[in-house]
Amino acid sequence: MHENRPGTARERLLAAALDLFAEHGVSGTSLQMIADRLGVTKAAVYHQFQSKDDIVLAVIHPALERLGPLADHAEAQRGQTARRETVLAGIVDLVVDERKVTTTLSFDPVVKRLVSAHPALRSLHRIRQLLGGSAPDPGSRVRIAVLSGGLIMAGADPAVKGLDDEDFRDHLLAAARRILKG
Amino acid sequence: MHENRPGTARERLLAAALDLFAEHGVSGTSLQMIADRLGVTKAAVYHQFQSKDDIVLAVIHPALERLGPLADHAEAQRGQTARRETVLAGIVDLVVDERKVTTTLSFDPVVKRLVSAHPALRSLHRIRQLLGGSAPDPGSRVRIAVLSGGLIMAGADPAVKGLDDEDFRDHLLAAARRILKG
DNA sequence: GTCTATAAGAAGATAGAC
DNA sequence: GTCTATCTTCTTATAGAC
Repeated sequence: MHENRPGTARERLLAAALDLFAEHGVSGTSLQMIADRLGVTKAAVYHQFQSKDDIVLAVIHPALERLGPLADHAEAQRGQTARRETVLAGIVDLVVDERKVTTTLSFDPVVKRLVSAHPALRSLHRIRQLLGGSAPDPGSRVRIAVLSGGLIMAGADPAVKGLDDEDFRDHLLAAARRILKG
Repeated sequence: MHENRPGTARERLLAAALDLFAEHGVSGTSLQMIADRLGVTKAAVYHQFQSKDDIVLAVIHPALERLGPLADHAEAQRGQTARRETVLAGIVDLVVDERKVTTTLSFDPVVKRLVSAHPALRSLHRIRQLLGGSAPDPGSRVRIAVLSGGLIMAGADPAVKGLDDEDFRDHLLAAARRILKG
């Protein structure tokens, strides 16, 4: 009896891969580990994806595909303040919705290599530009750097585990405004 | 002639390892890569260290050994404000001095596994306690999470690369106070 | 401190049957 | 969609000579 769990085989594979990436990192996760977690063999994994890089790209895709529209929407606002507010809200929504992906993979060396050759890299630069404006002074640059790292990694903190998405989003936005305002 | 570069063989090995960990992550770095960078064989690496874990522990040791004294010094202050200021300054000094280690390895799955079985874990908890006080409300918990991630990862940001240590430290401390101050 | 040589296993990936 | 079997390469680690 093939009693499959919910979702397609592909979706179940991506969920298992993300869990394992979160625990062991991308390089520390083998295709064998992914196959074992699903109760299948490596060959079944290769039926769904051509390579390990393809699996990683598919895992980060839901997050990456939101970057372009987010940048578009923010750039359409009138005035730098409105643009910054819009991009900040969008980024916070993204890191809350996709916190497992962003905390686990944003700083993973394998992911950084793949993203550096990905179209979404442009959107990332646009978002960065919107957040920082043209930030020539060192103080602003450091604040943006702290904000970026803080927003991305906050979701990984044990002290935040209990919060539901709505509370997390509100407090994250408040913390972000503290860093930027003034 | 064996024209050695500055430092002992052990020090050169640890510097090479840190460079490679920064680029490829711990799991993505093999002993062969470390040996190649030094122009020696794997066997020469095994003469200095018993295992790969030993190399990782030696790389993070300079950062870990500062945590205990930092916590001691902060806890010796009178008043919660003074304790928080002291721990904040100490943490900022640490992430500035050791930014390559902290940005590269703080969130590496291999390092997290090793630190979870390391005596310095206690110091980390003490520092966290000093930073957050007893922070029961969600807003404070999120702010501390953002601060932690932000302080650790800020040094990895390209926009910060040009700053010298003194400027980086001052601006980092200012950013941290923005997040915390009530 | 460094070398050669090698073990023993796991890695990513492919071929072809069912 | 999943399997067995296999290939090639790389991995950590050890033994022993110089």
